[in-house]
Amino acid sequence: MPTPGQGRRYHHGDLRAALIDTAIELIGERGVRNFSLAEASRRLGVAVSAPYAHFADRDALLAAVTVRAFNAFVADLLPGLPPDSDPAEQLAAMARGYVRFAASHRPLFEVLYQVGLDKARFPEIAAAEQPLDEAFDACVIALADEDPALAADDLATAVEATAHGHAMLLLDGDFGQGPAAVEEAADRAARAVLALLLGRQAFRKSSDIAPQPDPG
Amino acid sequence: MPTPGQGRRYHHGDLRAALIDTAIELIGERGVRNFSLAEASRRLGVAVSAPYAHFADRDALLAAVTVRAFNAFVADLLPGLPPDSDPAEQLAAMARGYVRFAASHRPLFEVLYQVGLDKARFPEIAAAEQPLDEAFDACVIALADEDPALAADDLATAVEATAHGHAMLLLDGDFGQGPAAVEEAADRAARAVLALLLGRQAFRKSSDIAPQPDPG
DNA sequence: GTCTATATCCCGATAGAC
DNA sequence: GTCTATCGGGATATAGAC
Repeated sequence: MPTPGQGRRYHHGDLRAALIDTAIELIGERGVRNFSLAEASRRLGVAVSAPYAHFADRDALLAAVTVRAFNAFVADLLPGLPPDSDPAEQLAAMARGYVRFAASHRPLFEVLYQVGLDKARFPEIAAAEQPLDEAFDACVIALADEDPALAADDLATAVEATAHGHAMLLLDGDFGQGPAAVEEAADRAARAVLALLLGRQAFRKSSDIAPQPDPG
Repeated sequence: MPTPGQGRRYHHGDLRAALIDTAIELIGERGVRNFSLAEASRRLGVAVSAPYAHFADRDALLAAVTVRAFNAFVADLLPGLPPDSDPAEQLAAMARGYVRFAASHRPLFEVLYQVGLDKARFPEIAAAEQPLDEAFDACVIALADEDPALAADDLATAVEATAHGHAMLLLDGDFGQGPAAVEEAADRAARAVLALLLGRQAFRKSSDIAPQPDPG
């Protein structure tokens, strides 16, 4: 008897969902890279072989966690957007929400961008990611409608990269710790997006801004 | 007999340096996450206990790799900057170099931003990072001299976040694979930095765009 | 669908000889 | 500074019973 009902009581009903929950817990406590199927089983009080009835292997469980993470990200980010505001404000709000999500759901965010699963093996991950990219694209396309020479794709990526970069630097500790650091990072990301949009002529198609030399 | 002299010659002279080299090799092949001291020893044809004569533990070796990675980053990035050009061009060139380094030295870049060592235990890491931050700061301060109301710190962080974000999205596959993807990402990062600088009034102190009290 | 049991393998770290 | 040997632990995955 491997100490059943150890710190946690055991399940009955939906081991699959319980495994996903527990995986998120463990990732929060010990990081993605130290997550193990065996420990998740132990915590749930089931045999280490039980997960294999629901997931082909460790990566398959992590893929399910990734899908849930994207769903949570979308559900967290999109409803908070200021309705009927101009696209620039919406993009700034998305950047702010992006950074906040990275902090408030750190384990999920780590799964999204650190786990490095084989995307060819798990196409459901790309599908779950799609609504997020579409939301960025929609705002930028709204801008491009007012400004047809804008290279919308490039700008959308730049906005996402800006939000992502601030989120990573925050999680890396560059803004300090605690709620104040989160808001500081979120504010700066939002302002960086506004600056990016103010200077968006750098993203015009057929720009006459000279390409930069290759420093070799 | 653990198959000595296996696939690789063995050292003599500088096991410490050889371990760092081999660690970088292994990280490139299998990711930081799956790197092990034991495998590095095996590859060098030394006993698994040999590394402990040079490093207190696994993290200490990874810390040495991190220091080398920062040194390589600085050595790669700074000499290529266009001399005597205006700060905006320099920052765009830094962003371009940042993205290129992430691609051309992927294992080192992964060590820098994924390994998550205890920075309090290894203060030499912060010291090795310093020249990089200083280079960003110097460019932004040059801009702020022309424009004293600029919130230089915030802008420096935003530039770094922009470069970092593009690098991460590139490594995540969002720009596709191959050298063309690298240049595409580098170009976009450079243009995003230029856009950021063009719109930098969003980073002015006492700005009425953002209701953010001035920290300094 | 879950359990018991087991096979196989790898890892970090230490002790003591040379 | 390196080797031999070993301790103690943990992981993934499979086989077969219920």
